[in-house]
Amino acid sequence: MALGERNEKILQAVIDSYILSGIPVASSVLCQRYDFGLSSATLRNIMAELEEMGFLTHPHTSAGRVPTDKGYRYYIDTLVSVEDEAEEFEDRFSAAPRLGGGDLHALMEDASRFLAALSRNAGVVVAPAEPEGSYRHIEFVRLRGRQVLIIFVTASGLVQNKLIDLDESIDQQALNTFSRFLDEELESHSLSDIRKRLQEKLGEEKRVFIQLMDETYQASHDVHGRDAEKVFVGGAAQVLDHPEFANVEKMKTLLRAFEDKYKLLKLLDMSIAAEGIKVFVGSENPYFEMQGCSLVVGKYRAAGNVVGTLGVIGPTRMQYRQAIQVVDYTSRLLSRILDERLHRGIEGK
Amino acid sequence: MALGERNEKILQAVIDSYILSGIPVASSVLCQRYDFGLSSATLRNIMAELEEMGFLTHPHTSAGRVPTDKGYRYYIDTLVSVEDEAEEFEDRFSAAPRLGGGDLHALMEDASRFLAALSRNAGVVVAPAEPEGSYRHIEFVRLRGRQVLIIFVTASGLVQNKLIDLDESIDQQALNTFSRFLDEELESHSLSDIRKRLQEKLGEEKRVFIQLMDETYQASHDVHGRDAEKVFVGGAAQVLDHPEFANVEKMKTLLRAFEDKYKLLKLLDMSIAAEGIKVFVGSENPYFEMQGCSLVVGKYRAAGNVVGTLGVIGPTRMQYRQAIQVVDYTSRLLSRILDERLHRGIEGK
DNA sequence: TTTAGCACTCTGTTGGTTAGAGTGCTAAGC
DNA sequence: GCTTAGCACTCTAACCAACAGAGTGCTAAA
Repeated sequence: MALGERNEKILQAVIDSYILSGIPVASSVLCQRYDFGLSSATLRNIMAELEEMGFLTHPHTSAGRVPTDKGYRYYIDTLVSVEDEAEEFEDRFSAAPRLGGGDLHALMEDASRFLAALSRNAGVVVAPAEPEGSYRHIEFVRLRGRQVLIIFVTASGLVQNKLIDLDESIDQQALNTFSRFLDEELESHSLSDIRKRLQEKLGEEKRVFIQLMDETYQASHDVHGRDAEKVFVGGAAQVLDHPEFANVEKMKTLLRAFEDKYKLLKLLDMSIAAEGIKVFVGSENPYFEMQGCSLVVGKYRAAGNVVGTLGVIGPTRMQYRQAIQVVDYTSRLLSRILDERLHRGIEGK
Repeated sequence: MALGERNEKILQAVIDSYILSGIPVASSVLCQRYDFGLSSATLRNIMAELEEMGFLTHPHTSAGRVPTDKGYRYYIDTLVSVEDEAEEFEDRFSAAPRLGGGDLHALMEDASRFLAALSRNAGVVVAPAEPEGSYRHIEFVRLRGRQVLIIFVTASGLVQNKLIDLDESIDQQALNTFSRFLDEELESHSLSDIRKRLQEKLGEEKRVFIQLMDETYQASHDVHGRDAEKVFVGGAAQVLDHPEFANVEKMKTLLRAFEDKYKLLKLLDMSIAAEGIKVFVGSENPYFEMQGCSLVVGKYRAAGNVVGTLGVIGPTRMQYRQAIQVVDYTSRLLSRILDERLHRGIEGK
């Protein structure tokens, strides 16, 4: 669907204007504010043409033009160029509040708020999904009685722990030995394999180790986290300042969508396979039933591997250029922070 | 401000009716639905009297009566009795979804959602505030290189950890010795004292221990958590279903209040000194500038000590009886769960 | 192909009218 | 003196009509 260069320019002007002001764009406004060297009547004809093609629409007869989802799509695909301003943007925000400091939870929450603050929309972050069983190191600490703390250090350097209770007491020496054994095994086998082998090999007298192994296996699932806990939404209240949510019903629908973490997770993960940053305009996304909302999604990495997604949710009338830049910037920032955490202690401070 | 028994009954009827229906209560409605043996005219006189005294008010001349904050206050203080139904309530909800399972974060989030679901309002939980430096046990685990994981077991049995980097390497043996030393010292001294003493006692050759001590002291603050992270709000979207928030502005104000975790924290902690469950009606609370909202706050314990607060936020037109029951029930439930965690491993499963 | 002009349509606002709800007051009844 | 019936009064919410303004679509001319 190629438009002429002139029509393309006009489509861009209409969308730019609408995104900026939020009011339907009249031919006369276009004529005054942009220098096309055309009269409002001509612009009117062209706009009618663009409407014919499905890029624009009409709230009612005597109203100006408004972009359709298809219009936004075209706009994003061919009219928004990010690279030009990426550098400048980086400078502008390098002084932004630093993320990090606290634990992973806090980092994710900070990141979602960061996205929200920069984009003036809602920020969403999905916490790192470690490929199950990718542990670099598992440590056991005997606390008191039969209580043992299992510490998992994941492949991307994140530390998580789980407290368990054993049926029998076990001394720290034995726990250390078991930890070293596991570390060696983990290089070539999965936890589940090791567990199976151990069950066959160890006799009844070593029951406590079998239990320890079972609990470790269990715990590895637990620390992996419930899906719903891995989605962080920041700045939900400020999205509602956009006039498109002035309607109470729309407001509530959006808020409910934000609370349905599971769906959000699905939605963001959809784009994990795609290259770079992906934009879903309005009805383009299957999960997010909310009409009139767009989603800009990116990915972040740890040690070079994609470990999570993050994005911005706002009205279809969104500052896409800015949103894309913010997502891009934040994803790189977050990746850098995770990498720093990962390498800390290996290469010194 | 004592009302006669009859007037009290009528005030109660008005408030009950208003809480139930949300529409201003007319004298005729009161006459039909309640059996006072009085005509609507008499009821009208009495309601005018109650208005005179400040318990009721009038949206406009030709509307029914609506309770004032003072009215609600009287209602709660003298007309709501909880005990009668507490048992029955317990039965009704003992089959409710169990809390717990995940880590502390997850538990708090679950609890806030639990409160929200049962009360049909927003649920708020403030995570346990450990008195600073109240550690039962501190453990160090050498991970790799100069990286050390510090594990804190707090007085209420919660486990938290922090990863640090040392300037020099240190072996696990030494870490264990240091851990035992700390545990002994902690029985009679604060971390800060121990740190000071250590700095004086240890010479330059033991610099790494001084660093370890410093980092531990630092970390004890970090794991203590940033205040803002300790407030969990559940069910924010569903409060907005109440007709009093049909107005967009009110909706936004409330949502912003929910996002201002710091203020929420202050607000809930205000009631920590009070006995039992406390209700703030409308403008009674100084922090929460939101008019038209009430707050029911309770406390929960671990090992017998109050460690956190939790509550329900909704419109002043709230089912107070139910809300109080829900808060009461949840606080006991949460206390029980924390106690279970605490004692696990000491007395066996 | 572009443009000026104009009729047409739709929206949002304003003002006026009306029905209904519920009170406050007065005067009569127990 | 308390209660009640009756009625006038007030305020709201809904409906309607009128109207100004915005912006288009179309026609005809440049």
